[in-house]
Amino acid sequence: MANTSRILIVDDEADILEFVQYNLRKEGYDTEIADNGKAAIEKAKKFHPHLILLDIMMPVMDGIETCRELRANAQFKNTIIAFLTARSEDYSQIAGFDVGADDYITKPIKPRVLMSRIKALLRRLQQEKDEHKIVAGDIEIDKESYIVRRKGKEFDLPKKEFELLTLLASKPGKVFTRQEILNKVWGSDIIVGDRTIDVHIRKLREKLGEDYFKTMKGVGYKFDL
Amino acid sequence: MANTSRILIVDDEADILEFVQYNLRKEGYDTEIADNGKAAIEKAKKFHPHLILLDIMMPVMDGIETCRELRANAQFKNTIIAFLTARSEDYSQIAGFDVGADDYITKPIKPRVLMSRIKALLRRLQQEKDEHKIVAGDIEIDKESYIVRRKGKEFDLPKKEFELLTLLASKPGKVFTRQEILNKVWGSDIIVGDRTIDVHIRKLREKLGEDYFKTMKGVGYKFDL
DNA sequence: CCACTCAGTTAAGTTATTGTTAAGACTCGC
DNA sequence: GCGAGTCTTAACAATAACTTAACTGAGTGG
Repeated sequence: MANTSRILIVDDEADILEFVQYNLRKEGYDTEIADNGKAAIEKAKKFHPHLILLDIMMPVMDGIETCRELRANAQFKNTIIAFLTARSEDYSQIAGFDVGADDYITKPIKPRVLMSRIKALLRRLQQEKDEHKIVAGDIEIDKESYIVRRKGKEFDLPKKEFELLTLLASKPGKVFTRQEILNKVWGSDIIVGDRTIDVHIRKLREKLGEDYFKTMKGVGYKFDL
Repeated sequence: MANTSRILIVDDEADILEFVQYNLRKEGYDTEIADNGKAAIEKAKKFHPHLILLDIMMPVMDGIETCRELRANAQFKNTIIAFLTARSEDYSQIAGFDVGADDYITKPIKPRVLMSRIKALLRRLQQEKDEHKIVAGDIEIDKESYIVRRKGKEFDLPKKEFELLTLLASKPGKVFTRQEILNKVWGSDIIVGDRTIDVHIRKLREKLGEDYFKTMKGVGYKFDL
């Protein structure tokens, strides 16, 4: 079994790098390290990691900024980025998702938790790769044929609507901020007005039913079952 | 430590329901029961159990079918499902895993075995899922879905209330000064009147119960268990 | 026991955010 | 280049969330 997912660890504290690297290698992952944002981006270009663990608090170029740059590069479109954050700076998570992070792991890092989180993240990557079908409630999404079914009835949605639906339904219950939606559906470089998202949501609601798409005012939208 | 995992027990035999429920409650679990598959799914939708104990042999809708339906719904993607089976029905065990069950427990049920199996199952859930959640007393805050649960009942709070609650509950017992609250929830640059915080506290009290939010006169508020 | 401060309570006022609509721009296949 | 379908926008309406202000009451110290 090839368990050789590549993981890039980025932190400015040498002992954390060592600690995390030690634990990951023990589990058979292929790891590289970087101690600042600039170096991280360079390493990432050569190393093509599946997953990047990114400390938020770093001198020179912090994790948020680094993540933004990575996401601006199409090469890293499918790379998973997870932030490492101190528990107290809880609120950075919000900014984190807005710049395109997939998850965050809080310090102090416990090996067992680290491992199970990483496994879960990589597992999901795998699943999304080879599962072209999402089932959520009584909605069924087929990514290959761009067809959505609900109670036997078929809809074929235009691209944007389909992608928006797919994003929301990929994690039912999770609230996606507007920024996050823009990043993932439109791309972090495209700029569209605020009402654009609403209009697409409205169309989805029209076609699939009001109740699936819940507005979290001031936060974003979520797919609700 | 709050041990209030929610467990739904499904069996058509009243004496088994009673027996299992008695034992689980004794250990401090929050339990609900259902005596058939249909009812189980309905209960599960409201009760949001962490774990479902599902008898295989039931009239109307058997455990296998029930499990299949539950698994088809992404709402229960992370719910643990364990079958209850008579030792002899080997075949069902295999079929059981095919529909996405996590474990099976054979009858006759011995309390001690039941407990240790349940604990092991819940421990696994804990490790994977907990990062986005704050659990304080019987209140459970899910930062990913912006949902607050209390004894299985869901509340969805507006943004400010949610953030205020999240802040206070992140360190139960700690007193947060008004200034501190303003800084973290509103931002240090925003200026709002003094009564604003009280109003939000009041709403939280209204929704979640008076007792959780203790006023420290002249100092601030704290979240009390 | 009065004056004072601080918190609780309301309801009304204000602001911010989202919903809706229709029109125009744009794309793509024909 | 034409038409069907798609996407974005802008203006406006609707609504939910938030803040305020005025009043009340409880507690405290002089």
